[in-house]
Amino acid sequence: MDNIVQKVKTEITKMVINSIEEAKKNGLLNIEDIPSIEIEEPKEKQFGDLSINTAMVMAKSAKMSPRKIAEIIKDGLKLEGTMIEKVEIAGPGFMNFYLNDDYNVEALMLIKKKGIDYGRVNIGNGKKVQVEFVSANPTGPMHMGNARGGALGDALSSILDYAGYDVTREFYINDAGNQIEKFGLSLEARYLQLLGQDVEVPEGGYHGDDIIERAKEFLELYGDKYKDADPEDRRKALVQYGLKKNIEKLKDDLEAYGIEYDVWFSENTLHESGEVESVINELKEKGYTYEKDEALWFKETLFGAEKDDVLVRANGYPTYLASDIAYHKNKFVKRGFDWVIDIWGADHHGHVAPMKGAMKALGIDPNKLDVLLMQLVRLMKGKEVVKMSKRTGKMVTLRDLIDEVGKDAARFFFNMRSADSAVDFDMDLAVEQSNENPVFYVQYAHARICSILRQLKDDGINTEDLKDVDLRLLNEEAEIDLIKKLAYLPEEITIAAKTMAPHRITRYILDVASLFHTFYNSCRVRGVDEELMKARIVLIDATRIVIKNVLDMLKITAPEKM
RNA sequence: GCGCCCGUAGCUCAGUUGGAUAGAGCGUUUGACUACGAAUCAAAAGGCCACGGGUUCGAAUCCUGUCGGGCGCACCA
Repeated sequence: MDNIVQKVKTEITKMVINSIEEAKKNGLLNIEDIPSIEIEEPKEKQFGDLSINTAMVMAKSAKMSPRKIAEIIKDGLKLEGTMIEKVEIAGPGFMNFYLNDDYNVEALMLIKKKGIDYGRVNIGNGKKVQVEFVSANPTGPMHMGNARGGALGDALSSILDYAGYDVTREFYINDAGNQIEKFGLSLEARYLQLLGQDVEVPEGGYHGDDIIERAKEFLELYGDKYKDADPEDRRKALVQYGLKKNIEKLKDDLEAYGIEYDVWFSENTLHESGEVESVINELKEKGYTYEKDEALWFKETLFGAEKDDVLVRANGYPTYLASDIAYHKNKFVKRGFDWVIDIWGADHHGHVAPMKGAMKALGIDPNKLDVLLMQLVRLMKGKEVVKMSKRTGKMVTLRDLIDEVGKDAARFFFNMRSADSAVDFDMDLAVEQSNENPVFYVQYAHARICSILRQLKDDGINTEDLKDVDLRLLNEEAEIDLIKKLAYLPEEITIAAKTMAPHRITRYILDVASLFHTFYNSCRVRGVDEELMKARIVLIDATRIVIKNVLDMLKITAPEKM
């Protein structure tokens, strides 16, 4: 059993059901069905470790007061051999369960035994899940939104991996379509400018300095070879060079941010392989399309969308929607993913219904596709909103963020917030306050533990293969609180995976760090009675393991010194 | 106008399936280093959970209306 919280919940469920059935048999309770036992964790310590509201739920059908029912259930509970110390009835009819020492001992043993694998659970059963995230346009550098998407997608991927899924991280390269045209025209303009010609970057083109850089590099490589070439060939050569270079940079920047993809998927290959064309034909044959104004439309409204959209433009080119449908068919049908998660900025939310509709139209269960929308990042300088402009190409890039704020702080920051909350990112503040960033609080806890363990080793004390440790000696409040939090990691992973909420893990590890610091300030490890010291070594080492595992999951450094 | 997301302490934000006295960090105030790292800890102050109605034993959470903010509603992606 990987998840001790689940284990004790199962124990409670079983004993409660047994007790109710027993009471029914003895005529103490008169009910038809036993409600499902919902176990929750009370916020208040005075209400025990786990509690159920079963008696309150049963009150109506049993025609008895909740407290009376609770009494009957409680009397029938067999606590021997379980991890429950005692049960109390409180408030309107809650039954509060208190955990005993066995629970704490078992939790610590499990962490020690599992080590770097502690926290892993198997709710995924090896199901193939793909997480597609960032997928920034390869026409320029990545911005703060990509930084958020990267932190979110990568953390979610790790969590699903820990939860027992077979995870594929994927980056979709939009190397086809309109913006590539614009990219080519922009590069061409800069190239010709460098050759002394009086041309301008076209309307809606890319004005950033990076375009000028690419053009310069291209000029160095090929000189004026393309000056008088056929414009189409010229743009093709420029685009080919620019894309290659930009994609390399995307990879470099993302790697510096701690992200490594399993698959870089090129949109262009979908056109070349004929998959786009074939999926358009499939929709056509199924009768889900019609022609209007010389364009081919997809009847999305049949599948719950608000309006129909164009699949093939009047000029014969397929839209992004057509390639995206082909892409998702490729994910499900050709590559056989059981579950696909796309992480998109909230500005793309209108795209969700069309995609789900298309899945339905293709006979793919749309529930296998989850789109995680994250609200946008607004860049601030103090109280001022920093406008990012495509026209002027002025923006703060992911690379700037890594250089100025640091990978660890940035990833932690983005993963502290739920995807649903819009964030204001104050660059000045982030740099200025980086020393009191929460990430250091967690890293500091880790470094502190390593420091203690180092010194113990210097004292000649074995900290790794401790024998005959009596973990029951750990009964200070600070110790118990810490152990219980550590025991919760597998459950936390489970919930984070089910709710696709990486920020839970970040919050969790902050709690762990906080409880450790409290422990540190009230209990000593070195210099106490040897038996107690041994038990505490096990505790802090378990804490170290938990922090390390979670930071690894978030791809944040776990320093031994800082 | 229609759709999606949001509105919780001075600020930034948590709050899984509806639960008991709504939490944390920052900031403010007051304490704690002659013993393992003070990047830490302990304590205090701070709230009509935007507002009104409803559902029920019980609502920050679900439904509905209003107000305020963000984002969509292209033959761009």
